[in-house]
Amino acid sequence: MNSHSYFYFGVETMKKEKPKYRQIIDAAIIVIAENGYHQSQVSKIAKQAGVADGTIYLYFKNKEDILISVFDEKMEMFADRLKEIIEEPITASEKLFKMVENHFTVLSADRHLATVTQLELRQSNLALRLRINAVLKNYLVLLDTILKDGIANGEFDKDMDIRLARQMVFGTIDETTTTWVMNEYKYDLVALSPKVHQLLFNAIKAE
Amino acid sequence: MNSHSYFYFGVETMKKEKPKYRQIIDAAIIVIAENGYHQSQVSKIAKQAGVADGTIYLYFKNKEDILISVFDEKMEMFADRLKEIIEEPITASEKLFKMVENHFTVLSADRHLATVTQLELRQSNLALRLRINAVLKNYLVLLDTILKDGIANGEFDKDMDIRLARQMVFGTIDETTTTWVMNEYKYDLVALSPKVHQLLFNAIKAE
DNA sequence: AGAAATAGATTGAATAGCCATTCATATTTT
DNA sequence: AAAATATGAATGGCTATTCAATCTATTTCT
Repeated sequence: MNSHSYFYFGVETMKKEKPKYRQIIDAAIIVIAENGYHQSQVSKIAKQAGVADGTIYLYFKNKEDILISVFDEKMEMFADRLKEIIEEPITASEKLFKMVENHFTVLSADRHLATVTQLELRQSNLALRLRINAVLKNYLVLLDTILKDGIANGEFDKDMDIRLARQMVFGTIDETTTTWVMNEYKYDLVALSPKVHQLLFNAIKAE
Repeated sequence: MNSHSYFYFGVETMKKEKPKYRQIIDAAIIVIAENGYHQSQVSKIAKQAGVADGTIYLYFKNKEDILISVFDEKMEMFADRLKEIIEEPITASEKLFKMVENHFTVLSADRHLATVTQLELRQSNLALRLRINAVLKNYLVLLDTILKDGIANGEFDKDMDIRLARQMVFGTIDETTTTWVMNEYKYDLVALSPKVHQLLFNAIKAE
């Protein structure tokens, strides 16, 4: 924070709009995906981004702040798309399908990102993971909305426990994706969407 | 065990039976659960175990070796119990229920262990995670056995994808447990077993 | 316009803190 | 008294972060 900050609000936002902010985040994803979390020194990220080590600290408070920002920036994508899906005039079951498919599609399209979110970012410290959880929460709240809608219109079992159903849906999507990354993307993740949806829908559909 | 035997070769095993070996492992679980992975210096573990820093290195090759041993010692109990369950003359659905219940029961009974396995150990490096995966694999193979048995006797849907069903079951159990740990154990995890089983069984049961 | 001053951005070598591991020495057991 | 165990201060490697110096863009002055 510089000495002129008395006169500004939204300094963070300003920084986020400068090209170097994204440049560093994109570099971090590549470096972490290729070298692993523990071999991703700040100097390596700086080199990949084409800036000096010190420049990193003009845009991020510290190393952890880079990682939180990676998650913030990319998770927004999932939540935004999910919001659109929820608005569509389709059944709750179809919304659930589209949610699974979107999740798989986004990560299939960016394997670096998939590796970072499923494997590397998870070896960060607890504080960072709690922060990541806060970001995830937005996503999960939207999932709850789909589940509640489905109950309201009789598609889903009215007696199901929404919290557990949410954990099942998210746990299944997450485990499926992680397994795909660990198997080095050697099969088509998006193609699994119908079967995954079928399992999840069976679990919660009304009798 | 007797160090004078000319015929004994298992040096590792000998160390594992000395009291200090377990003492150090138990200390590691406590220290990691209470301080977090990154704040668990060897010196802290030594202090908790009541030994000198250097003593650690008489029983473990290095710090990572302590963590691998924690996992080896404590996680094999899941697979062992699951093997017993599979032998029992009960339905596949009941086996699935007992698997969920056993998982929740073991971790509920030792919150330090739950914290370490669900949160802290996941921030380890690649070598350790590969090792953890090898242990987990045994567990998942046994889960596959339950699923195959259930298909064979007509309880489970014969068209289900076993690999996906396995990922759903494990993903759900894991996510449920992690959420419970992150919520600081403030509800009864074991009590959720019937509902979790119901969701999973719905997903895979024969029509 | 061109020069000069000011503010803003970037650099990267130096620093400073951290901590796993070692090993000479001491203690305990056989 | 020899062997086996245990000790813990010292070492050495590592890297996130800092900051004085430099470069660039913008504004003010003549």
